[in-house]
Amino acid sequence: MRVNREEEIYGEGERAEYVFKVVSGAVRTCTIDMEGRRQIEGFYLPGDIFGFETDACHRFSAEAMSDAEVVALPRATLERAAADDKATAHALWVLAASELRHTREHMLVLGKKGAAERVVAFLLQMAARAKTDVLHLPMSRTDIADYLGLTIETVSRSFTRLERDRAIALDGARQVIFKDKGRLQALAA
Amino acid sequence: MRVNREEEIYGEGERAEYVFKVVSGAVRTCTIDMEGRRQIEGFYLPGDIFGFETDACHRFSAEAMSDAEVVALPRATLERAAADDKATAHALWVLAASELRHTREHMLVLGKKGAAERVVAFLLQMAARAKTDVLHLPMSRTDIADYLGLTIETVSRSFTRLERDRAIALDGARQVIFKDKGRLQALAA
DNA sequence: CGAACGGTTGAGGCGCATCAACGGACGTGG
DNA sequence: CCACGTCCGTTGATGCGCCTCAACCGTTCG
Repeated sequence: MRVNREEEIYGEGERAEYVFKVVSGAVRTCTIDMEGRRQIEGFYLPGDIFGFETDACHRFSAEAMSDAEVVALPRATLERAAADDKATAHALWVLAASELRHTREHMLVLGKKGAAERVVAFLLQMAARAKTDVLHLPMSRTDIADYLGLTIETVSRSFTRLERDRAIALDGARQVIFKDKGRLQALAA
Repeated sequence: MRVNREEEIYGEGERAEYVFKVVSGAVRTCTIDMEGRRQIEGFYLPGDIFGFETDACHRFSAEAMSDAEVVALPRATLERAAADDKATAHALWVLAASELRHTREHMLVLGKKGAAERVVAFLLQMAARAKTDVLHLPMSRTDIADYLGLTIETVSRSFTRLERDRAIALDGARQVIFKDKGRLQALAA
């Protein structure tokens, strides 16, 4: 299944009939509250699974941040397989566990008071996935801001300050080179 | 098992060998980050289950907010039961689902910008448990502040303002009477 | 009675949101 | 090819909201 940039994969409130896996590209899940503010729940890269819900309906919508390929697995099939096969059931369990872990970590990040702390936490989170010191960000500043509960201006200023302090280097807006992870860890607080 | 007020039930990082259920009293789970700031993950009232982890170790510590009785169930027993019995496995699944749901809602609350919005969200959360319009808060202002990522002063001021606006009434610091839930819903934004 | 604790209220400062302007990258059409 | 628009990101100026520090009050306990 192919989706274009900014295209919606599923909407908030729709019945959760499929679980998705990212093959290429990048996906975000988010929700809009009544004042129109957007909270991004997570970013999904190739290999990641999203749309996995414990309820009948999706609580977040999913959109492609770039042109992307995803595979859709019918939820009913999964549940049937889990009922028969212990290994599949265990895999589902592990998946739910990692969702919970991620959400809890995200909660802790949002509990942080300083903007710098949040941005650094985000960067370290992303760095943990890519093993290298050069990191390509598939998401816009707006996405990062809505993920961290900040504004694009504050995110941007945090990046420039980190660069000035020689903790990172920027090659364009979306290429981050880690220069001093130790300092970042310290700033994460 | 009986625990006294402010007594620790288990600590962050300890091996998660038991799952607990509140019989009487109230319990909080929380974590301390490196700057010494405390983030409360959740409040647990009679009937609630806590200490249920997907990992081997507890990621939060648990403390009694009042004198309390809890029952401890060995995790190994639960897992054995779940392997044999479909119904138990399903119950565990539902439990994990509700943890995830709660954490996600908490995340959304922490994503809110205004202090009033957060406090109202907290109050409505608590009100949803007690069916009545009179609510006894088992936790201190400090606990509420650390749950919402605010300071005790800001929480206190928010309460006072809500009372002045006739949305709630206060009978002492820990007794809240809901006067105008409609207005609260509106403020939740 | 004094000390300790929890909660409320007040005064002031800092940090982030807001509003605004600018610059570069990209695409389109003349 | 260049003029034009749009989008994204950065930077600057300003204001408001929450944190901080501080004083005060009521309750509980030694």
